[in-house]
Amino acid sequence: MAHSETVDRILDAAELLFAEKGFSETSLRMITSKAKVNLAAVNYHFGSKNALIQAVFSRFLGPLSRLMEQGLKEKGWEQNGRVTPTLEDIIRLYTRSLLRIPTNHEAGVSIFMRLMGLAYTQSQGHLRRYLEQEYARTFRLFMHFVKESTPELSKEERFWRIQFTMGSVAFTMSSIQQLTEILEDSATAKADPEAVVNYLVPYLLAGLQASPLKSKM
Amino acid sequence: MAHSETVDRILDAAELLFAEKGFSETSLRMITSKAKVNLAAVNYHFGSKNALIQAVFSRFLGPLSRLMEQGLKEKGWEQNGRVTPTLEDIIRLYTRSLLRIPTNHEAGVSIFMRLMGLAYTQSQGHLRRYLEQEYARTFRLFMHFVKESTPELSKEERFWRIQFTMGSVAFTMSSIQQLTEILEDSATAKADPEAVVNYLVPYLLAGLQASPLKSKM
DNA sequence: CGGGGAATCAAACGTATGTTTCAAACATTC
DNA sequence: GAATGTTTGAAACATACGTTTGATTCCCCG
Repeated sequence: MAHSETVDRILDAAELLFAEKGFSETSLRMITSKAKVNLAAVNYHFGSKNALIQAVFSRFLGPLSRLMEQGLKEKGWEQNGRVTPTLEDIIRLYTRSLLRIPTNHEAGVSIFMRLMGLAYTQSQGHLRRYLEQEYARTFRLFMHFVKESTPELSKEERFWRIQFTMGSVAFTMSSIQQLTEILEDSATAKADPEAVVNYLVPYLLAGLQASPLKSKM
Repeated sequence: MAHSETVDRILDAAELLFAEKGFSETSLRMITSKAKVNLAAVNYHFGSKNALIQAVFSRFLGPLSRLMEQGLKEKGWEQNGRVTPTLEDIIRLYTRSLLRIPTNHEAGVSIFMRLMGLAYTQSQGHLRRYLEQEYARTFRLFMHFVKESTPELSKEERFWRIQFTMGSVAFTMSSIQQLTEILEDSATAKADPEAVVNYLVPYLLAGLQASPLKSKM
């Protein structure tokens, strides 16, 4: 599948519609009519709807994982390296990478956040399998550094805290748009992703570093 | 729609299938064949598929919100009351209520967790509207007590932290089943909801109580 | 300028969906 | 026990979906 005008138009339209409605709720006819291309174009260029879904993800996950690994390299942080980043370093690096995903349309990065949330929650087996095999490396790197900077946590405690963290990020960012409407009365509140990340980082750091529960109630 | 054998069987089957596959991905034929009832029974008893989705939610959200409000009453905590619960009190009360949702099938409470997560993330406009108007009261009560016990936070900071908290809960609990498979190698790790909640509470408390970020990097 | 592969197009295909229909079975009441 | 209302049943309905087809147009390279 070569790069072409039509391919890009389909990806742009699909990205927005998937983020807005979800995968199953978005039909190829919605996508092709928004993209102003023929219905058959999706199957011609991508092969199937599932392949289109995967293509939408790789278009931004490729650059994203490159951003993250490149950030690690610039700081001189590497697995088994001499310099060890703090937990805040790591969280900052990854959230900043999120904010810098290159994007065409003005809707910005919150589209991708929402897509990530959907990928996680909408069960879509094929997507989960695709993402796991494609981006496992980037994810494991993150795990590694979290482990190094939270040596006091047990394996299970750390595992779950990482899940909670992913949950906050995927879930919150995925609903920024809807949440913004709720906040609109308070004029000062800005709900752009950057502002939200500045609220998010201290929350995540404190959660990850909390002292574990000793005794249950 | 009166209580009847058929109605319950449909609700049981729908509950499991929705949680497993999502709403759009579950057809009425899957539901009725799992429930061993006629296809037309859903439209006869509920009116439509959307109405069935709402019915599935109210069957457990009704008892849940009653559990929560009753818990508040037992402790003597009330809006503008004399005794003010701590943040930990509130988090504990609500998470414990979650764990005590009455359930038929052995799959237990994680089914409902997953449904809550789906309700939040699958955009399903009708469901969101239904839940908002039906359970706004319970949610606002929670907001009120979080506000009372975190007076140091700005309105926006608190708003976002509550979102992060909801995100962690909905997201994590909704994927307990999948996550359990990952953990299965470490024999000690138990991924039942109660254990997860014990990991979750310190994380949420620390996040909600973290000192806000003063200056951006 | 003309031949040929790539891209577009309208149309149709088969399938699955939510919903409706209407007759049969069942339950309830007098 | 007939009449009445409620619940089930098998079948069909209309619609929407993802995909395929085959003709047509486009564009580039010789």
